[in-house]
Amino acid sequence: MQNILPKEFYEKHDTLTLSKLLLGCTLVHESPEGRTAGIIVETEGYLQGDPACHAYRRKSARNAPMFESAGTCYVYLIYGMHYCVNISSGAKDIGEAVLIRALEPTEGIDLMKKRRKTNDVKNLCSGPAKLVQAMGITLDFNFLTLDSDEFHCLPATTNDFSIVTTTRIGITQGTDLPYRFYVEGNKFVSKK
DNA sequence: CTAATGATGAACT
DNA sequence: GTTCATCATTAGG
Repeated sequence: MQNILPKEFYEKHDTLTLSKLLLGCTLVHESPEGRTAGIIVETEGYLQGDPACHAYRRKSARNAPMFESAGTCYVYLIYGMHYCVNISSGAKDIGEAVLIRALEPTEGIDLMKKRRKTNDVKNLCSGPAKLVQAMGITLDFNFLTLDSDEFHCLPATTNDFSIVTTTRIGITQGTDLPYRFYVEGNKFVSKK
């Protein structure tokens, strides 16, 4: 195993800072079928007091992982057919999280192609529901912490890139908040 | 109990 | 550029 980012990494920074720091880091899933990994190239932050945040109203059975301590996974079903992954942030009992929106595939690309049923590498992880499918992430990942052997992040190998900050995508509330971050010029970022 | 809706993606025109 | 599949969760009666 390599130098997995420790839980303290997630606990040390606030949600928006963490969203930016995660860009360039590698997300790894060691599954029974094989290892898949990709560099995080696009994230969004969801904060307390933010109407688009699932935890905006109250803690519930679904959003409970967002209230766990930082570095906990939150996976949920959207539109009845797609899953998305978040990394919980903020202190325990604070309902904030970072949504992982896109990855640049680096390992297990054949496995990703098999799971996604496409040979187009740019189409493997260029969207929140796509990367979940490509990495083999399921609802079982809820409450899993990102310092596990099975699922974790590795530190960025470079910071030689620019971060673009824009408004978020695919939401109907809080559309004016600049909480979306991505690696400038990266071809694996979801468009729109 | 019932009804509306959503942090999307794929398939069309 | 537009349409629609499809269901758990949530708000409302």
